[in-house]
Amino acid sequence: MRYFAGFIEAKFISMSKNLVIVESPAKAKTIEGYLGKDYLVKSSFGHVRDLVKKDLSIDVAHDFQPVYEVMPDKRKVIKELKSLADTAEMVWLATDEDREGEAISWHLAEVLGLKDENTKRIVFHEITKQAITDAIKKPRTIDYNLVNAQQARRVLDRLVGFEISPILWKKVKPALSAGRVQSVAVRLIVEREEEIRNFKSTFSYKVSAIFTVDNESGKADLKADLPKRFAKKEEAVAFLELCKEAEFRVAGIETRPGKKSPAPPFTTSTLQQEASRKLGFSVSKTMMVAQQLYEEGKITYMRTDSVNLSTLALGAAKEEIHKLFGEAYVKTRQYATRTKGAQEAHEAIRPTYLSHSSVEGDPSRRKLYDLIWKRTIASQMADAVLERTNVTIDISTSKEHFVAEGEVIKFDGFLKVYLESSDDAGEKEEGILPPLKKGEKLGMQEISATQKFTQSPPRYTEASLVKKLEELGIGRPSTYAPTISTIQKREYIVKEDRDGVIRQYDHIVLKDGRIKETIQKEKTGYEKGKLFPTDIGELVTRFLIQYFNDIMDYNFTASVEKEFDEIAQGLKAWNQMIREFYGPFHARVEETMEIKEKMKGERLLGVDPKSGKNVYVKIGRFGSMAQIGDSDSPEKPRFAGMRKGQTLDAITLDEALKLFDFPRLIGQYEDHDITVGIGRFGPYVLHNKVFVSLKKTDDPATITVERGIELIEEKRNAAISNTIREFPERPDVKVLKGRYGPYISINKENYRIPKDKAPESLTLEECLKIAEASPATSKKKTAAKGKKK
DNA sequence: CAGTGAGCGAGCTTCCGCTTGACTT
Repeated sequence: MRYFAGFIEAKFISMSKNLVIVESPAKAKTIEGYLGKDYLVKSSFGHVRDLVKKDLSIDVAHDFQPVYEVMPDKRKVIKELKSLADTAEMVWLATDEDREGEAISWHLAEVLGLKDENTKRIVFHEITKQAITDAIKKPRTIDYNLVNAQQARRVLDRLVGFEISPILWKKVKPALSAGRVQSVAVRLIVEREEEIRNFKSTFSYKVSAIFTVDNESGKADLKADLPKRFAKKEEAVAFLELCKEAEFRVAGIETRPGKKSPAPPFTTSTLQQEASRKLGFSVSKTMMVAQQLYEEGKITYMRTDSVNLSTLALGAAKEEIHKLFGEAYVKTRQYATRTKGAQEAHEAIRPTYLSHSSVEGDPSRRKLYDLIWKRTIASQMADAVLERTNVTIDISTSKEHFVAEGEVIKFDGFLKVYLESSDDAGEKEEGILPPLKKGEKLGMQEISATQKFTQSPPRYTEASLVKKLEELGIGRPSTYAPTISTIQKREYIVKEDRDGVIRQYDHIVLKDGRIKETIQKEKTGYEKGKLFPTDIGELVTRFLIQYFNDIMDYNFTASVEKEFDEIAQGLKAWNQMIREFYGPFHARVEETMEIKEKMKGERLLGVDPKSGKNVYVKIGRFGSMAQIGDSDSPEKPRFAGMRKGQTLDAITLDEALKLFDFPRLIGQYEDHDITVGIGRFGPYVLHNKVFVSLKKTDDPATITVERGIELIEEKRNAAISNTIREFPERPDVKVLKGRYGPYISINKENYRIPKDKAPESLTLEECLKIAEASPATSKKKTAAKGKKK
């Protein structure tokens, strides 16, 4: 009988009077604690229903009626929510208060079959007990205008993506993609690269001096620069000549007060930027670590465009700053969001408890949390008070004058905790100036003129691309990281390091009454973790600009957002808006489909001196390649794949011809030839059917046979240390150490090892049995793929 | 993991935004 009673009780608990549905499970957990036992809080895990994945799933002929389905991975959630909703007295839809959140509530209402009389819609912007109990007191109904604005957004994106992508499959390469967000992101990178390519560096001569100050306060150095720059070396030298006999005097000292204010608390975009600049994190790494911290309740939600802090947080920050630094450092501030299209459904990213200044765990977590804590605290601290000093120094033999700048921090304020970094590494270092008096004579230690070159605009990093996209109002906090990975997966862009080149520059020094000219060397153009367009990226971008200029326009998203806003305000019907867009758009799609020839980006480089045939570069099935001979000539042309870092636009005839020098015999080892070649994955040496990749520092054009043997031996040793077990009677069966732990390899097929078996002690029989029992992982993958369709 | 590059045609690919795990060789 007790068993029976227990069963009844369990059933009763699952039948809560109130069911609250939010988007995120972590949020559900927190809120449940605030609401008490009459409320069961569950999560929808984001969107639950979407356009059918295959096909357009928009009935263009019938007012663009969308065809929705519950997403396959949400069927389980919906089943559970449905049974809870059916028995609840009231269902509270508590999804985010933005377009997407409103749509989620509507889809839930539809899919769960909710009735108006026991459905309420509530919203809150911060996860505090006060905010939630307030929200419960002020329920509303679903805002269908807002829902329709979301449908317009969704349908527009599907139309653009699913009508343009097939054009690319036909005209450029299969499996490519285009979209409102990704195509513009690629365009930014392509156009930046063009700017860099077309950039003509100019130079001028910058003059700097080191003076000696020698007065009652003691002896000190004073660094100063000449505001005027010289265009020619002769002018710079002539100026230094003038300085030889000159007298230098302090002509004026000007001091003025200044201040610095803290940056606002983090949004997704600014967190990604600072984690990139200060911690060297990729955008996706930042989001992964932030997600962990969020799930553990350490920080608030990490996908937000709001800089707002809850009153609770403001109070906690004030208290914490007071405790740590004292009253003078406290300054409560409310920041206003200036970002285009911000929806502000959440708070800024901040520590849940500001009294916790650190967290446990691996370095990434600790560093990211520390960054968030400091940024939040600093945002609520007093301005830094500065004193800036400008000293002008007269030159007796010239009407030019030197200028020395100094900055003294009178009160550090928020700088005690945190200072935002900037993307361009400013070389300006301003320090404290020695005490000086007007009219004071300065001793000259040295004056130098240095040839300085103008810099091209910088290439984007992942984080600076996110910043730019946000400025343009393109993409959302939840899509910045996925967008960057999509355009890399499609091979439109690559994230790479590039070696710089050595550049010479003039350096002229006046010291001890003599002028000495030297030529110095510096490295320029060195890049680390920057985004470069690929040939495909450039080609597709050029194509899309030509035929879909309006969608590629940087203002396209902003202008459709304006229309979505009108729909949200009930001023326009969503399918009316889509109709106006689709007419001319679809006509253009049809028109473009008519064009027969493929885009190959072919470029004639010149003539091969050996054969007298034309040399081309173009995009082939496997990427960019060089070609000797014409395609329509009776003799088959020769082909060679291009190397990483080479582009159709930049490659020269000589570089292209060098590609045909491979594969090349470099010597012998153990009675077999060693050849060096360039394959799909870069340069390699081949010995007895074994490929070994060259290291970054090896040059395939000059590699010696000795180095080749070294690489082959290295690979053999690595293979030995990765081998856990071998069986002499069956050399094709091995137990190996892989990226995801030990596995069994039989004749190039891989098998997982059951958890209860120790890989070190597996016998041949056991290995074969495991293989027998489970299909090979590689086969399984293709089988699953085929079934999924 | 690897040195490829005809042309045809079947059958496939694709968007943006909300959210987390499952799973990887």
